[in-house]
Amino acid sequence: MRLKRAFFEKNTEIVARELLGKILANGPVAGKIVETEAYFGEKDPASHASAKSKKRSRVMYGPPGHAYVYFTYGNHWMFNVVTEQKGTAGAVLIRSLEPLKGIEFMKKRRKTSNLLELCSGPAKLTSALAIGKTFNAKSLSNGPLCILDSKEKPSRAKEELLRFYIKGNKFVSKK
DNA sequence: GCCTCGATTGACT
DNA sequence: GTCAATCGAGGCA
Repeated sequence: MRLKRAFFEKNTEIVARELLGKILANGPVAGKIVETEAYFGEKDPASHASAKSKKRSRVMYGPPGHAYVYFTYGNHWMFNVVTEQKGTAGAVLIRSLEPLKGIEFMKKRRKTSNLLELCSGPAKLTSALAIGKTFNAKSLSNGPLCILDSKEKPSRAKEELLRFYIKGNKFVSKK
């Protein structure tokens, strides 16, 4: 079941925690979210929204439940989910996934057969799921890209600053 | 226009 | 452990 807008229209930190265990899917390719990181607006120096940027962080101020895809370091994409209500900046960075569906597709795109290397990093998972600039500012409520609910409860989530991950999951990115 | 740097990765020593 | 790859946004002129 696809997550509704109300799920994202909450405090960024809460959404980041609750996203753990959910399924990120792009068409036939999907993975379980095992690591997230919260980014706020003006208060967070690490967030793009704290800088006086317009174009780049525009999506973060928009309605929740939309994708915020950011390009950096010349060849890397980051996938975020916009949170908070419209007008308030907030986003959750998806840092790593556990491959579930379309694994062969991922291997082909990532050019590796190592399961642990497919989605264990923010830029790796976008490559594995074929997420690019075309998904920026796109809604997760319709279209191929979406986040699915799961029965799993994020009770084992561990918090480290604004980063959340499922304790003991091997697909969590290191560092 | 020109310059700098980034929510990273992977190849190499 | 170190470092290059590589491009668009943002700052400055």
